[in-house]
Amino acid sequence: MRTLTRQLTEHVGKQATIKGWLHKKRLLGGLTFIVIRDRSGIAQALVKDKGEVEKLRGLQIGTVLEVSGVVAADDRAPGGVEIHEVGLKVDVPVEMEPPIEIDKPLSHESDNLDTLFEYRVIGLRSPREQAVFKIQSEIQRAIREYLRGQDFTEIRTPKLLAAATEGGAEVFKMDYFGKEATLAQSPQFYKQMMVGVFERVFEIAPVYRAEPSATTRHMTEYISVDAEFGFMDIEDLKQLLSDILRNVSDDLWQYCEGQLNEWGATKPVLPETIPSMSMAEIHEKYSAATGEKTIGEKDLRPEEERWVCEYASKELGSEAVFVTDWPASDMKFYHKAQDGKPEFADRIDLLFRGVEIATGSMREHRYDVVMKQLQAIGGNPEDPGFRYFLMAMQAGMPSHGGFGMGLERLTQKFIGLGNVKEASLFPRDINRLAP
RNA sequence: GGGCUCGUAGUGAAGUUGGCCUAUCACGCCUCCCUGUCACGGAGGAGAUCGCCGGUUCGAAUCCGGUCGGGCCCGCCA
Repeated sequence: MRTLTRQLTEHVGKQATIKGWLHKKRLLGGLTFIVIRDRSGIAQALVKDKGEVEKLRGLQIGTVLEVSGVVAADDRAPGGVEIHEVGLKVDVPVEMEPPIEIDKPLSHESDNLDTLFEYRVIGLRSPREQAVFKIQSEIQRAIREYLRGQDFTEIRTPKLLAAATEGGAEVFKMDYFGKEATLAQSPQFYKQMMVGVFERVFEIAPVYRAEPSATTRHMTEYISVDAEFGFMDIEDLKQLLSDILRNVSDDLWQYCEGQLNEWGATKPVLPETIPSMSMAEIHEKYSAATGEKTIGEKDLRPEEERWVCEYASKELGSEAVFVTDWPASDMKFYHKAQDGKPEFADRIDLLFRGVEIATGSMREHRYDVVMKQLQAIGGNPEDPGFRYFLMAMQAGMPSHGGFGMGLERLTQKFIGLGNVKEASLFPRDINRLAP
């Protein structure tokens, strides 16, 4: 029977067999320490028998083996336990020398990211690299659990689409049996249509953006956490995002503290409701503080996003902040303008530790108005990309809204990684399509 | 798409005002020694024509031009 490395403490004094990968060997002559990695962590075995040690001659880190012996408590062993009187069985001998060292922290310097990703399949075996994705897995679980608790239904929407629809970001085009198809850059219309069915829905799935961006916060494929719900207003949306962020944070520091410490992550300060600042207010304060002139601009500069997060952290007691009152002139056709203030979109962006991690808005649910807004941008209501969306609006939609949040950006910011790609198992960007 | 910047053994770095470079160091790898290591230690060894092409020069890792491949910032966005 197999014992996991983390269970060894429960087997002190007894015979046990662990199975895993050779993670490190240290030969001291008469005694040899080998470190074994399995899914639960790493453990040390002390091999004294020369014949057993010989079995590992010529074999590299990564060799798959079974280690049997007596579990012994010893203060000198890492974790307080190790395996003695060892018998080794090599399951899969590995002779390939790993191109990178996985028992030492891998460089995450920007200049070395190419190497990091080139040897990703091996580098991820490092417990430190794994930690990033254990954390990401926990983030997804926390969000999923929270939303389900709020009666949201998890849905899956198609990623192969008939045509570009949402507008904004560039889309990937591909051949679809002789017709042109596109890869979904957002589940936007589908999640809105499903509000008419389930009232509250969410999806955690990849989206594709053909933007030629080359920055530390962009990828061409990323995981989007999308939620959409009906019978609500923008304040409900802010509260939902506040609750999600706080829940994820609490959850992470409860269940992933070891992994977070591995990266020196600090728990973010987040109030019950994340504070809001209007775009005009941010422009004003930023311009006054820095001498830069951004007043009147329709968007925040990246530098302003970083600055306002610093400001919110110091002055508002929050490491996240909502940006409100976006100019209506930049609204998408399905967005809703503010009641009584049509010059502003009913939209919010959520900034966290210097970057935009989510965008949310109220959607225009009135069929005649959204139809007008579509035609105003030259959209054809008969286009298959719009037709069914409009059909759903016409069939009866309550006031509704939602958000899209970048999972990798969220992971990056919780951990403190410099580049969003470090929070992706196999990042896709303008010049990386493999592994 | 625009601007800036980098490219030296498997990995990470030093050298880059031209000659002392027959290219240095660390990790990894190979051989040997080592009974408490945990970045084990010690002795020895293999491994790079300095991204590629061309030029300047008596002489180029180093200067110039081109090219390929990275990275960072901006635009755009999650």
